[in-house]
Formats: sequence, C-alpha cells, structure tokens
Amino acid sequence: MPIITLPDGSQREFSQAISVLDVANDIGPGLAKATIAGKVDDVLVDASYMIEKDASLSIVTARDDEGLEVIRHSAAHLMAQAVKQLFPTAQVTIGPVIDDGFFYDFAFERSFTPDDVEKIEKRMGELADESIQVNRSEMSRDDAVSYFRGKGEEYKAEIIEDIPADQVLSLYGQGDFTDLCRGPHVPHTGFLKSIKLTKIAGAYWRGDSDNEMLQRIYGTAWGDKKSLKRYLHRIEEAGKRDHRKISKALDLFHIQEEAPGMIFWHDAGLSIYHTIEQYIRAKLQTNNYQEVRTPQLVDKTLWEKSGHWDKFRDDMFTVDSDNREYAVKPMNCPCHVQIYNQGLKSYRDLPLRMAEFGSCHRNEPSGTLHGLMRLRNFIQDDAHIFCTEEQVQSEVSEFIDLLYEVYADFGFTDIIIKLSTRPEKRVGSDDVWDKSEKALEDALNAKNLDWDLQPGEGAFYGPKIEFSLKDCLDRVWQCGTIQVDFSMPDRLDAQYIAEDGSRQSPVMLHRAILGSLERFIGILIEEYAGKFPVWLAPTQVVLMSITDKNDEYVASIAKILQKQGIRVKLDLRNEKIGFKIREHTLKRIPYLVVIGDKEVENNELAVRSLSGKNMGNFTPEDFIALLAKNIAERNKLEP
RNA sequence: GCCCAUAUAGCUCAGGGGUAGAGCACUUCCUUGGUAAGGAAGAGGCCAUCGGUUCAAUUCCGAUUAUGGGCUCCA
Repeated sequence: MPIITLPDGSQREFSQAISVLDVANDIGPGLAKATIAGKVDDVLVDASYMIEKDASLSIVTARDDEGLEVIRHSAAHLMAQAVKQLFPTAQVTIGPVIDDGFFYDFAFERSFTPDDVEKIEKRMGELADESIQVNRSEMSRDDAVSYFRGKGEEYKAEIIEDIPADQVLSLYGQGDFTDLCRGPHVPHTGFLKSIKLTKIAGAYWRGDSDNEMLQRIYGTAWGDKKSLKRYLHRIEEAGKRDHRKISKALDLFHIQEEAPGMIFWHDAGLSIYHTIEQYIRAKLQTNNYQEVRTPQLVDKTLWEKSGHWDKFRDDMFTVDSDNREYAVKPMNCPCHVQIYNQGLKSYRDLPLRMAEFGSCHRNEPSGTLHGLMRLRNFIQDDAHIFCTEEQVQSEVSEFIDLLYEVYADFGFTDIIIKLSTRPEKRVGSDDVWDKSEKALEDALNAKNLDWDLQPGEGAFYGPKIEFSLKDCLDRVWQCGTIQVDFSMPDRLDAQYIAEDGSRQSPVMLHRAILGSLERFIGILIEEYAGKFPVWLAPTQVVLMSITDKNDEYVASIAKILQKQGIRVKLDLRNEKIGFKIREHTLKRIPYLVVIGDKEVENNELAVRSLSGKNMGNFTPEDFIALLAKNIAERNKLEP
C-alpha cells in the first residue's frame, strides 16, 4: 500500500505496487504522455519502475534537466541502433551524455563518411517515428560478457569484464538492439524526435593514444523541435564570435603556412597586445616585481641541468651552430635562475619576484594548433618568485588576489580553477611533492574558492593551480597558473644565505596571470565579439568629415586628441557619411565622430557610439574628458 | 602525433574533364552628399604544392603542407 508524496506535498495512496508511469496517469493523461522518467526518493528511475513502498516521487519530463539528460542518453542508444542496422559489422563501445548532446564511439572497418552520417540520422528519425518500446532487463556480469561476446561485441565485453563479478547489470533493449546501460531511459523512442548529428571525429579507445582509434559521432538532442532549433541558432551565433573570423575582419593578425603556430601581428592587433602589456607592466610595478629579459637561444647543457632536456625534449626546437647545440627556450625559468644567481642573495632579498614577457617556442603537435589559443610561439606574462618555504603560502595567496584583480579589469568572472598534482614523468622526491601540493591546496582553501582536482596533471617540476577561461563555444583554455617548484633552484644551484648564515635553496614559484598574451587576447576577442572596451580598442575614435570643406578642421581635432594619447583615425574619403558610419561600425570602433559645417562653425564634435546612439555634440575638451574617464575606469560596456 | 573534412580573386563563397564565376573590397571617373551601402567603368586567378590517370586535369586518384572539427597532449 504505497503512499506517494508528490513535489507539491500532496499524497496519493495506491493499493499495490505501482509504476511511475501509472502514477503519472493517475494524475493526468497529459502528464503520462510526457513522462520520461521519475525521481523516487531523489533517485532517477525509469518510467516503468515499480514503486513498492512509501516514497516521494517527481515525474521527470523533457522540461527537466534530468529529462533532457535521459533523452540525450537514449539518443545515443538510438544512434547505436541505427548504426548497427545500417552497418552490422560496426561494434559499439560507449555513448555518454555531454553538454547539450551525446556521442557514441564505434569501431568499424572503414571510416564513416558525411553521407553515412546523413543516413544514420535519417534512420534514427524512422526509428523514433516507430515509437519502439524500451525495456529494461537484468543479467549477471558473466552472462553479460558472454552475451555481448556472442554478438561479436568485443569492446562491450571488455568494458563489462572490468565490472566486479557479483554486480547485476542492467540492459536496455529496443527492437533489435540491446545495450548495457545503467539507465534510466525514455519509455519509447518516440521521445527522440528532436535530434541532429553534428560531427564525426576520431577518438582513442579508452582515451589512450596508444590504443586504436574509434569513430565518434556527436549529436545534439532536445525535448522538442523548437529547442533544437534554438540550440543550433545559438551555436551559429557563437561561431560568429570566433576570434579567427573577427581578427580577419578587424585586421588584427594572420598566420601563414610558412610559420605554422606563429603569429604575424598587424598594427591593430599589436595595439591590443601593447595595451595589455603596459597594463600588466603597471601591475608588476605596484606588486614589487622586477622585469628582465633573457635569451631566446640557450645551450643545451643548461636544459640538461634544468631537466627540460630529459622531460621536455620533444617539445623543444633546437639549433646547431659552430658545433654547439642550442635550444630555443620553451620556458623562461632556467634563464631567470641565471639572473638570480648573479651575486650572492640573502634571505633579506626574498621574496624576489622576477618577471618577463617571455617569448617561448614549443613544438606542439600539428593537430593541436588552434588560432591564437594554441601556438608554437607565444609570449607569457611570466614571473618566478624566489622565496623561502615559509613565504610560499602568502606568495600564492597574494598572487591569486592579483590574478582576480586583473581578470576583473578585463571583465572575466567565470574562472575555472583546477589543482594539478604530480605526473608520472617528474623530477623531485615524493616528500617535496607532498609539501608542494599541500601548499597550493591550503592557499586555495584559505580563499574559499571552488576548485577541482586533476591528479597527475602537474608540470614535471611541480604541482600547479590552473586558472582557465572559456571561449565562444565553451571550450576551456588554461590562462593563469601558479606552480610550486622545490627542485629547479637546487638543480640550477640557486641559493641564499639564511638568517643563521647557512646556505639554502629558495623555493621557486612559476606564475603567469594571463598565461600567454596570445591566448588571452583570443579569449578577449571572443568575450567581446571584437567590440573591445575603449581602453583596449585599437582605434578608439574615427573622425569623419561630411564634405572635403571640413577636412582641415577634422585634422586639427585629430591632432588635439592624439596629443592626449587617444588612438584616432581620420576618414576624409569622398564618401557619404552613411557609408563611412557603416564601415567603421563593422570595424567595431567605439566612438564615431561626424564633422560637418555645423560642427566646424561651433567648434564641436557630433559623437555617435558604436551601438548607434547619438550622444550629442561635444566640445573637444568635453569629449576628451569623456574618453579619459572611460579609459581610466576601463569601462567594459560598449559606449 | 591520430581520425575526418577542407584548400578557387584581397575577403566571403559558387562552379566544374575542354581558355574561370558572383558579391564585397580595390583603381579611375561622375557625385560635395548630415548618422549602417550614391552611380558608372576597369583591373584582378599556375583553382595550396608535387606526382599519377587522360588526347586534355583547377575538376578524377595519390602524396605533401596548411587550415577547420574532434581525440591524445599542453599556456
């Protein structure tokens, strides 16, 4: 006699065990039709799940996040079913839910073509139209292994073999297709009508690059056609923020075949770069950093000593000259230690914070290059803090504060924090790693920040905190970082004289706020869709004449603004004002100034904002004051 | 590095086994016009590179390079 409590607090009593779906039916046929799954005492279950005793229940439909998740999971099964029907020799592996969709990895003797994917999607539609019942059943592990092996599904059998023998597994069947799955799933395939397959890709079996490559098909799935359409539109719009597209339109930089993974900065792009560099330089100054510059090419022997040659060799470019082998620096740390080592250091010199806008080259695998985000040559806003063990925690803590201050100035609030611990390939004793990892963890916890642990993802010389930002398609890119290093100072003979007169090795903190200037600018472009805040905009003001009678006055205004450090361009072309406005609006210029006879006569400027607002007429002085205020405040809103 | 796709004018893209197309941009001329495209004419291409098939390849095939999307890896 289960009594079922619904989310609104109302209760219903039934004379015998009852399924989630039947409860829904009892509430109303409309709800029953929409029922995808249920949540019984907060556990997500199938609609067919039998409730045998008193319980709380909420009916899950496509309107719930959990409902969408079930739909996406079932969509993956539907895709596998379609693939098996069309390509019987394909083997299924795994098919999880991801943000906004799902994928399924298949092993198949040949590649799926875009044509195949179209066919698969079509078949999925047909199967959905048939509203095929989805049934849950159970099997012991060993039975499941032989079941799948019997069907030639070696991969599936291998997955199941890793599950403990005493565990009972659930299988879900729909028509001619059965898959191992924890569930829950939709009651029938009729719920799976708003699906689109989006891309094909390779993916290693079990995520290990030593294994064979499987074929992954990605899809997106929604509760109704309208949501699907909205999603596709959203993705399309996000694509327009792509920094590579915007950079071409705004003439910021280019890359060409002769220098893969390296940037040719154009005037406008370099302007942004310089503004950011100067901004960071000012922060370094107020935070007691010294700035240095070190060589690009350094003899191999130093890299051997630092451990890079051993652990980082594949990523380094080398140069042979006069019987010597040099490496182009992939990191700045060993060079900074060389500067530290000039002259005897006392504990009174610590913490010693040494910064460099360091150009680093890394021979990244060809398939990983990605616009400004992943390059072979990039500039780090790098610094190394030499300090005592006691100072580590406060230095890490101060750094995190500085990083948040900087990110806020650029308008970033969604910062993803991860703590990466010791990798397999590393230098230094476990004892030292214990200490380093704990220092970082304590600093994070002291600040009450949300962070995730990434075991084994640290640098070879120490654990790190990573601060990541998202691009227009929500891909995550590591930007800032701080890494504790107890090893390298010792390897490179860095020392200081302690209070008691003994020689000690300092601890070294590797840290970057922006990470790589290039990557940070890439993220920035996508964040603002190229509509940079005034303080960052390559061109802040364009002065446009109505007719060539006004040219002289326009030029004189330009001089005045330029003297104030405003980045100004003139447009004196023989074109109509509407044409000029359109062009500079497309170039995302924050302020457009129109100058005609009226303005010349009154010594004024007619100011129009990027968003198209007529801001009225200003005297040159008032306009300069407006700009100065906006720039000083680093106003993030487009004017 | 691995898988798939792509590479045509400065840009965005169409095309197709037989001398290469559009829009925008560019140049010249006309137009002096008040807040998102004034008009006309002109110029512009070894169809990524190297091979192969063919009477003939920019088009079909293969390799290479780069780019895009993933995977692995990394700021």
